[in-house]
Amino acid sequence: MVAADRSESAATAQERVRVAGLRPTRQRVALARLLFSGPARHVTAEALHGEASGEGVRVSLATVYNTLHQFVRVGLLREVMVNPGRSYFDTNVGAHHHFFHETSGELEDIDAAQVDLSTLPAAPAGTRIERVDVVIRLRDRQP
Amino acid sequence: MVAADRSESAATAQERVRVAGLRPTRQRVALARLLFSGPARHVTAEALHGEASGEGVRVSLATVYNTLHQFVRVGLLREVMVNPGRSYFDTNVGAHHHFFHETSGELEDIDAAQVDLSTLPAAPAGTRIERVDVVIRLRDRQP
DNA sequence: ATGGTTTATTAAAACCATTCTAAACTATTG
DNA sequence: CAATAGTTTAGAATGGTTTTAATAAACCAT
Repeated sequence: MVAADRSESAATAQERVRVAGLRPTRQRVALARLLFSGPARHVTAEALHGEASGEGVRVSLATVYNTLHQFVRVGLLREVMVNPGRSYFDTNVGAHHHFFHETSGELEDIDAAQVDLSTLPAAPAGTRIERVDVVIRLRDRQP
Repeated sequence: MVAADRSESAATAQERVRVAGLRPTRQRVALARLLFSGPARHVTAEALHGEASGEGVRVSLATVYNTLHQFVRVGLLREVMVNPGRSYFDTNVGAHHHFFHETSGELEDIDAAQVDLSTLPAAPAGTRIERVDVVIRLRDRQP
């Protein structure tokens, strides 16, 4: 039932926001529902704002940016930088990597198990490794 | 001798630009000299423009951007994206990776041999792998 | 519930790196 | 040396993102 699924995931979204330590405001819950009710995705602020507007959710672009960054801060999202001047937000926060289709600008997940990162240099003195990002940049093959 | 080194590398810079298939204009040669006479470096457009101005080389910022992108196109430079809203240009175009110090915003090279990339997924159908970028993000270790 | 306090949202303006424009200039070619 | 094709430039424009200052919503102790 579509209506039931929607309300269910709205409740889940609210829970998710609260558990993350953020006030479950109308906007945050709505954005969380858009982001997390479905398979993992890569979204830009602009795109998410458009999606929200399209569903009748009234939210300003500034709030979308605030919310996305807050979600990153509390670990609900991950920010991926592959393109100058535009950030992607990834709902998959587990260990994984990315294909980046340079022609289309699309991102595609790569499971962590598919990349062997056992051979890495040690972190420089005084630092710790926060994360290892592997981006495989793709071009369309010329026939 | 400093003066000799300077004029030598100006000649080298001119040669480098011409060999790459670009007209050795005053600006391009000056920027090539700044970029390539010394150890490998990571530079932003703004920083390079400042450096040029500081040495009395008159170049507009637009030309710095144009030149950097042309140098990337002909393989003299590589563009590295780790920070939203700011591009770094890397004079090291060989196979290598990066440490990114998130606190300071600095990049540090990692030799390709220090990262094992033998286990990678195959490129999706219709695409070829253009490049594999590994970025190790670092935070200062809390004592 | 109520009132008071804190935190969030908003529209609008500001920001800042980058790109565009159209005119002036410069390296190359004939 | 003149023609022409490519380059540089200042300044304006762009576009994604952040800030501002005012309004509104959520929280908390009563």
